[in-house]
Amino acid sequence: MKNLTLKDIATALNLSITTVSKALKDYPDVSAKTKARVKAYTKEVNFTPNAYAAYLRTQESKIIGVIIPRLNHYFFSNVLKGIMKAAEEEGYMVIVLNSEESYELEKKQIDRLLKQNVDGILLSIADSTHDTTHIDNILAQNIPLVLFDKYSKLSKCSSVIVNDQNAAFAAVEHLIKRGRKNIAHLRGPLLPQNSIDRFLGYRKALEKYELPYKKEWVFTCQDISSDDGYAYAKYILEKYPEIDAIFAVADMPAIGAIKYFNEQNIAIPEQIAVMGFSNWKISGLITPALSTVNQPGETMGRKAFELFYKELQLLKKGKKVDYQIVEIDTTLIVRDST
Amino acid sequence: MKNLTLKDIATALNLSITTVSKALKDYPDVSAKTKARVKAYTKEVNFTPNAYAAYLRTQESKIIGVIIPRLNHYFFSNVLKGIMKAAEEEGYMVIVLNSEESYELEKKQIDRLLKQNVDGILLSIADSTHDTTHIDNILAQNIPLVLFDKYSKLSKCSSVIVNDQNAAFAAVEHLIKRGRKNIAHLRGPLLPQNSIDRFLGYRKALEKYELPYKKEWVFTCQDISSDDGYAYAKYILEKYPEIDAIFAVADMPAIGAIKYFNEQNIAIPEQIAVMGFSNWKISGLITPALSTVNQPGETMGRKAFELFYKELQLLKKGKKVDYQIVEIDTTLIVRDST
DNA sequence: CTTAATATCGAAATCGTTTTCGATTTATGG
DNA sequence: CCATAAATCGAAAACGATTTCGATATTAAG
Repeated sequence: MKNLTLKDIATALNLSITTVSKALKDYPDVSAKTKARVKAYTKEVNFTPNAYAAYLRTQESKIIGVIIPRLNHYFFSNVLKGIMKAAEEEGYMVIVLNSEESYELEKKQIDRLLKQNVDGILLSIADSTHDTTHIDNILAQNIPLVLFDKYSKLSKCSSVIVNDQNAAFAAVEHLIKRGRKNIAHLRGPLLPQNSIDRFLGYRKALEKYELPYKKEWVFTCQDISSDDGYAYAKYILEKYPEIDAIFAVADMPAIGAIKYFNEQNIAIPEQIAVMGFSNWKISGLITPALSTVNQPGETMGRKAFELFYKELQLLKKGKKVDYQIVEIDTTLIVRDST
Repeated sequence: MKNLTLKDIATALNLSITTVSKALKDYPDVSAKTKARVKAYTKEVNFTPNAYAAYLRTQESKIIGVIIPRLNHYFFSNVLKGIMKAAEEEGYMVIVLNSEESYELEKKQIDRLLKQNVDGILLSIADSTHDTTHIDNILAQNIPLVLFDKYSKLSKCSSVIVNDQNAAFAAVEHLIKRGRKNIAHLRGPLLPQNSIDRFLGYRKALEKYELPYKKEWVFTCQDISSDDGYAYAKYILEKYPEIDAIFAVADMPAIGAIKYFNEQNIAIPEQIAVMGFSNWKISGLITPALSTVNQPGETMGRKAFELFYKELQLLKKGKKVDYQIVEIDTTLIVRDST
């Protein structure tokens, strides 16, 4: 029951290994007749050339590596889904690694992927990643790299992102147009570009509508969790009862805040409005349903794979590859919480 | 900047390829001195033998394949997390595939993994999988297979599961002890063992406490979604207002039901209690917080990998491997919805 | 019927390891 | 000092594909 090899096929068909291999790859110097014979037989016995042996000559593993900072995370799961679908269509396998938002793990895992000789790496960098030499290492080895969602402005490589600043601006603008004047922001950690940009969008919206920016109304969610949101909701209610809206860096803190307000019988959105970011599945299921920004994860994943694939083709032809930055559109989802 | 090979190391150290290889693998016939020299140098230049070339001789790819039926699914994400952590500790990479609950895809993906020569396959079977010849194919090829969560009673292979029947029994028993007498069940599709077992647990609890079983109070959730739960909640309220509790096959339908009841201002649990299954993160965040059954995903994942690993070791030693079934403990989580 | 051109095939080198087995060196004992 | 045993090393054969290049068979042209 062992795996077949080219040799087995060759002897079965009374051909040489060479001819069988060439027939399968449609070389011009094998007759149409034998090609048909070989293909029919290999299909019948369900043969495909051993991938590892093939790698040794071609240096192509047909495997890509994906590193995401969180696994049980609706958005990243969706990105992964998009990547995997697109990869499957081109015959690629996907090795998935989870950096758990850790810079050290991220470094180690990049190293593991390079050692595995993956054909490319798709990466969403960890919150704690403070420098990018490990990322530049990938580029130095000349293997395609695509960042998605959590990217770095420093690295000169392809990226798939949303315009966080604009999206955040639109979200806060919506709160303002609903008549809110005292808007707090639950921001993310200081490092990742996303939380910086969303914060900047928040500030720009305040500026444009001439609302005062108060830095004591900006609260940092270290792990962007519901617990963060829950705790800050409590704090806000006690310390700054004048706040009438919250814009959260992500859905989870927003949901945590809503949970606290529900427990305290605070009317949402009458007394305080809450806006999330990402449009997780559950944001539409809680009461009141959460207004948020839709961030199309699957599309991002697919696009990320496509960027990788395009780069690889160029690389194989020996052409110079220019990295590009693709922006995916977001949409504001207005529900009951605003 | 190309990858180093054994040859490079050998010439650099003035040794033969053989000796370098053996030094790295601690063969007894290379002196402690050269071993140290080789190891120091390979560490310095960050060399590890090419995995694909190694495979050709050892027939070990150090890669396992994991097929899950859903990706953006809190429980399965957690299982994946557990698998990946355990795999990393043993130096294994994980190729992840998503069957999307499709029997056809599942078959295709198993084939792809076998072609990739993974060292083992960890599989949670799709809802639509109605026969197991593709699974038996894996066993016939003599490569370790571990099923998790959604397993099959037909396949003679290792599995990691929870005792769905007992867990469901405990959940329904809890509803009964809270004084509920008219308990409906939102069950899963007809095929997978889990939904059968949870249904059986529901029936057993009714029997034990001498409550009548009415088959018109059992509703089938085709995709175990919140929409299913939402729709059935509405139907139940209109058609069977005497129902005072719902036991759902999973958290999502339960959450959908709660959403509908909230919209209709139905008091939970006073008028109707709702019980979920799986303990997704969000089940504790909605209002009212959902009572449910905790199903430890990460532990299941880790255990699944360990089973695979144990089998592989036995296989390498040529010993006969006996498959085993590991049951993971569940716990009842009582929150505000019951 | 030759000769040249073209179609079709296969031998062999190669990719980078692992591992067997033989060769060499060193240590040991008489 | 020699024979033997033990320690240390390397040559070479796999593993299973890909690909170059040379060999044959077939056809076309004169």
